[in-house]
Amino acid sequence: MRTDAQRNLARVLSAAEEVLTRDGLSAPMRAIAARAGVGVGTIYRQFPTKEALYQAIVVDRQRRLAEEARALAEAAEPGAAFFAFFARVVEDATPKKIFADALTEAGIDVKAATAGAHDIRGAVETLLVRAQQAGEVRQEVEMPEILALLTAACLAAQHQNWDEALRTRALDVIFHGLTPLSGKD
Amino acid sequence: MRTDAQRNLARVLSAAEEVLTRDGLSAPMRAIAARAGVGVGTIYRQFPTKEALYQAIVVDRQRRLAEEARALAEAAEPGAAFFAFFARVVEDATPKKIFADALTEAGIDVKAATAGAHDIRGAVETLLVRAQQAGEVRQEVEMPEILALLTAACLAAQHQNWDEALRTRALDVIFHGLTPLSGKD
DNA sequence: AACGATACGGAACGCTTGTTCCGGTTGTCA
DNA sequence: TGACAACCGGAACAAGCGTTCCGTATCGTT
Repeated sequence: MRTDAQRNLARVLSAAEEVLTRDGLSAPMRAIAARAGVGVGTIYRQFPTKEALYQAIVVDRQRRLAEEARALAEAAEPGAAFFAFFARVVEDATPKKIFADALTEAGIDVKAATAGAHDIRGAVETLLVRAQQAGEVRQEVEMPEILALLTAACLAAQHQNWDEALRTRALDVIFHGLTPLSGKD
Repeated sequence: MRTDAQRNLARVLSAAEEVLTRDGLSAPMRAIAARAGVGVGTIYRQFPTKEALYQAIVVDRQRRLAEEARALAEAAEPGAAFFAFFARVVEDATPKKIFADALTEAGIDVKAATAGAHDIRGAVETLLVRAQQAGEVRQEVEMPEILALLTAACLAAQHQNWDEALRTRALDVIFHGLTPLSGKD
């Protein structure tokens, strides 16, 4: 691989993350190319289609969040780690139009692309099981509704641009709903 | 107004509700016209723009839901009425791509168009206040997070096509989070 | 029945998009 | 340094969209 090709690949990835994150999936390829300072042809040499480029961005973000989940699992107590990661995902999704779009339009493709150990789903499940074993999340709660609520919060946070105060208030309700009656409040 | 014009207006509204509801805002005008059995020009004689047509659909839906809220307020106890209406809105939004889009892309315009007494926001607020006065919803909960959670549930329910079981499980968590600690469970 | 006003249909326009393609440029290695 | 392969930029293509426009058909009235 020629050195200028490497440099352009890095520029494209950086520009794509910035533009897609801000404007969502509907951002034109031309806008990404312009931000990267390259022609559209240069993007298409590395990524066969727009969706491939966007998947690269989404997969990378999932990988980073999964790493954060592992760090939290070691650094915090079970209940705190679970709730902190839940809030972290929502916070991360709030200003990023692309991830709401990802949950929306290409959910299946993304899941297929992230079938490895790097997905958010696995990270959440690990933290959930630990928190339930510690008695800090209600036993009868299961993964489907956790993912449903997490998706819901991410979508609404992005679409309505939740500020920190609103995010806190909304997540407080959800977390309260996940806490056993005997739990601290 | 000529009789054929009236008939075509009714056909257009019916087709628009069906197509927009199913395919969302991105449904082409040509598809609506075809479903109605008219030409696109006929739609544009009644609605100056695509957004005007779509607003007519959304406003009508809000009016119907607001009516349901009033009926619930009279027929059910405060707490039950509030939770039932919350669930009803989510259920109604689940199969309707357009209403998630409405919350998403044109939220401001829709709010401006429904500034009257027919909006969902007012209906929710009325039911919330009654439920809190009856001690069936936590006092410290306020409208912003209620609307945030309602939006979140509607968006995710539509995007992920929640079935009834998942809707029940997810809303159970939220409702549990809204219920006072001393409340029944 | 006939005529004017009204409404209809759908081709055409202008715009934006993803993607392709090729003449020209740049990096690499003998 | 020179030559070849790899790579680049951006014009061009095809498809889809909202919207406009006008010749034609239909309705209501006399």
